[in-house]
Amino acid sequence: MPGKKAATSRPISSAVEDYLERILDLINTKGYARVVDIAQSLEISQASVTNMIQRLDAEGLLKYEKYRGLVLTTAGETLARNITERHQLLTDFLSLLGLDEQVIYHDVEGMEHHISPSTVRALEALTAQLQRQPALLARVRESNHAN
Amino acid sequence: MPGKKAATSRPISSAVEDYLERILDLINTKGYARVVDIAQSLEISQASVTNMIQRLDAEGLLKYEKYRGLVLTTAGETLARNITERHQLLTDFLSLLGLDEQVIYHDVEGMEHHISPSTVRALEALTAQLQRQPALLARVRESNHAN
DNA sequence: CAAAAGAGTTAGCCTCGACTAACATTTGTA
DNA sequence: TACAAATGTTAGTCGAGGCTAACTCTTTTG
Repeated sequence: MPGKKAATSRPISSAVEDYLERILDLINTKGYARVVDIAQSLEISQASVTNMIQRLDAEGLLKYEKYRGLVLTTAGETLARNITERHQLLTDFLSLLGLDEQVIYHDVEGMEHHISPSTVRALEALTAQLQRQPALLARVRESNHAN
Repeated sequence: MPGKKAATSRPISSAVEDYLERILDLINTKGYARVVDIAQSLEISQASVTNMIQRLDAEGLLKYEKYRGLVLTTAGETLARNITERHQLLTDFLSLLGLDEQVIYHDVEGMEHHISPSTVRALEALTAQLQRQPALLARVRESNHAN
């Protein structure tokens, strides 16, 4: 493929994962992801978003045409789905423990970038098992009353 | 207390937590924490360590005398113990799930900075409950064989 | 006890990922 | 259709937290 620049990309950072996650979510819910939407969603400036989007384009994670819009590439969508999966899993797991919604959101937002594939699988299995143990879960939630 | 400068400190970053955690660990195991030891432990340069230590001193988290050595202040030690507790808890929890040691280390190192007090408490309770459920744990570990 | 080795420090630089201000383009509406 | 509003882009800056090179101080050792 002669036209493709390799673009020696840096390792995927937490920031990149955050962008991809929001972009996928916007596309899923609104059908598209504009710079202004991404900026609002991440609570950062539009300029920062433009900047990052150009970088993600250079790294082959999305296709971007100035003033026109963006689409995730296969690589970008795969990453986006992956981080979304981690986010959902952690949210489900912490919810099971009876934690406050705000706390869950905060902690998941931080932790989701640092959880390995095998840990994801283990937590999935644990979550599935715990769902069958209401008595155990009740005891866990009990001990956390003061929240 | 007239001699104390407030030093309008920034919020505690992951980097600061990492430094404090290592410093406390070095003090506990070797009795002291030199610049060179901290640098080796964190795998960063001595210059970076000197720099950060001066900042932690300015922020009142430790007492530092150039060329002489450092001691954690009460505030610094409290933070150090706190992050250490989170580290230990996450390690215990993930160990229970039968994950590989290296994966545990990696994930804990990332996640420990993002876990709220109430999540700590919930995970403590969960860990305690799980220890009484060998059959459940066996099923979780089973599903993760390929690791 | 001098000098080499080791430890610590300073100065200057770099990247990442934010920001604002100013400017460009596109879109919506009178 | 013209122009105002909305959206997008560029240029320049900043702070966090790394780095190396060069220097200083302390400790060890012949």
